Amino acid sequence: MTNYPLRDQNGLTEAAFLRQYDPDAFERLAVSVDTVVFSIDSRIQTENYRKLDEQKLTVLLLKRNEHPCLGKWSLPGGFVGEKETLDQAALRVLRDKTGLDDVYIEQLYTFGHPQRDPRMRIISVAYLALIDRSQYQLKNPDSQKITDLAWYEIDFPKNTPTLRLKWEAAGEMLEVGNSPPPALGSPLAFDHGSLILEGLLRLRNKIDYTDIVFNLLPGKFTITHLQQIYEIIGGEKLLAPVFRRKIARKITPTGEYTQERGHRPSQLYVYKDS
Amino acid sequence: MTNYPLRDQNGLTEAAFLRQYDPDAFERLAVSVDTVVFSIDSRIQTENYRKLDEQKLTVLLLKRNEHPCLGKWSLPGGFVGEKETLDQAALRVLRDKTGLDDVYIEQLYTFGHPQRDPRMRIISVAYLALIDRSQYQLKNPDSQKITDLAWYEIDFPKNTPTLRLKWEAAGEMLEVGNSPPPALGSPLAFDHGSLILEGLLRLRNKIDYTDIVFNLLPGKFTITHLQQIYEIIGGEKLLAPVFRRKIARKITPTGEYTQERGHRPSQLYVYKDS
DNA sequence: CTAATAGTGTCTATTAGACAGTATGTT
DNA sequence: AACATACTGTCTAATAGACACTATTAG
Repeated sequence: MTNYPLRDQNGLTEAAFLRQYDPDAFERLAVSVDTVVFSIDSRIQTENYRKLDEQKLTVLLLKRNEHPCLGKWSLPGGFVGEKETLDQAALRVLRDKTGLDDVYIEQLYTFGHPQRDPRMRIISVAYLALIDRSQYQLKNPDSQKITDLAWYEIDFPKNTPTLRLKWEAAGEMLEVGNSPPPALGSPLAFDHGSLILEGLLRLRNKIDYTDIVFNLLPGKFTITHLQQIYEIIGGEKLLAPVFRRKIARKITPTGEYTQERGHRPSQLYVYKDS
Repeated sequence: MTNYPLRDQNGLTEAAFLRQYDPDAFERLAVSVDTVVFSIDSRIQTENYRKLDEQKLTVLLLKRNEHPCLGKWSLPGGFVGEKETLDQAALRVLRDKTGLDDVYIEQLYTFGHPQRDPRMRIISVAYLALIDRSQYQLKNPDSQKITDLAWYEIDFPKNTPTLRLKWEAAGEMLEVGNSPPPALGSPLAFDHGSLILEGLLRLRNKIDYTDIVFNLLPGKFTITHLQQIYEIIGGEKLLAPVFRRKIARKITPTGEYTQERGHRPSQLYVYKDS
């Protein structure tokens, strides 16, 4: 007697077992993807033509126009489709809700507190996305009002438990603490404050041993620009000579220079993938 | 007119919206947790009484006694319950399937390829667990046969894409490559080979900037023992003086020493949480 | 010339790598 | 005594931190 195909305690082969399997035997629940999109805002210094632009780390938020959490700011997110992987779902949702396409994403963490959504049990697979804002055009196909989509600037120095999100144009300000799950009652929808915090910590951690920062930058950039981005992500100032030594291995000079800045021109570099 | 409570386009308040919300509007799917449990096997050197025990990194596998993947080795896993968080689910499943209680776990990665399970769409939140084997007793409440549960020893040197799993007592050997998702057709059930690989990479990465290794160790240990564990996890040999310098800040000497080893006694240390 | 940034040089402090050498238990 | 491991000392190489100094531009 051969033991192939294998039969279980009920004498069923795998094919027979699958035919009688009832997917409704378990609790009803949904899986969504929510993406924390970071980008850099280079704001021009108007008071002094000599000074460099100030860099700000920003996160993309969407004002919810439906229940639950109607009117609150949330991360772009949606349900995982039947025939797509989680990565595909994250990219599709991002494209549909914000118009962003072909962006760098990585899986962040999965949030599954039973009370994190009032509708039903919704488990959210959070993603981190990094984009260079100058290369993308935001749109908002799901809604008419452009004010539904905003880049909130992030203030998150090292050794602080809370982070501040500011939307200057509208004078809005959200404060996110380190509240335990399900982390409701925050000014953000659902537990999205926790997702942003998790994204920031991931970015701060990975900036030192990976090259993901370059997803935030245009193709050509100056070393000082790069250093400023390291500083706002790390939440602390760095010494220029030390930074230049460390970063040298990751970049290649182009021979091109910045112009019309009221000070010595700065060479432009490109990312060296090696 | 006050705008509180908020009403959506249909004029519904959040409470009214939730009353009419239909959770069955979306695809049927399930969420499971699967845990990669690592421990260290200290095997006594019988040929030479002087030599130190050889350390092996091992992963806990369960032989599946039901469809699908009947007869294949799998990670301990199960479905997420209605009223529990993901962490709670991982701990409960581990207790039920293996008898391990009160262990260190952390979330690893979420696997969600549509074809990763033949029954239906099952999204698996993978966990990593680290235990000191000497403190726990394995049992197998779900099954009579003790051979359903085995510690497979791991061979995974640095710069290798594949890993080898060996169960010496039974002469069994599994090879896990770096196959793309859904990573079926492996000698392990479902895509569990990928989960183990992911767990190894996480452990190898985090050993350098966190203190999670100490979860694999008994309360008191020698520096050489600790070094051996760093070596098998990192997949490369280390220099003793360098290792001792670096590890010194994390441990405290006890004044106790090993005995009866045929060579100079070794001091026992404890983990210093600082 | 001045303000502001770009970029280099260099001294010192710290850490990593390599290896020799000493210490100490059991058989 | 011999073996095997425990543990320390030290030289050198590499890296990090700190800061001074020079270079260059627009106005």
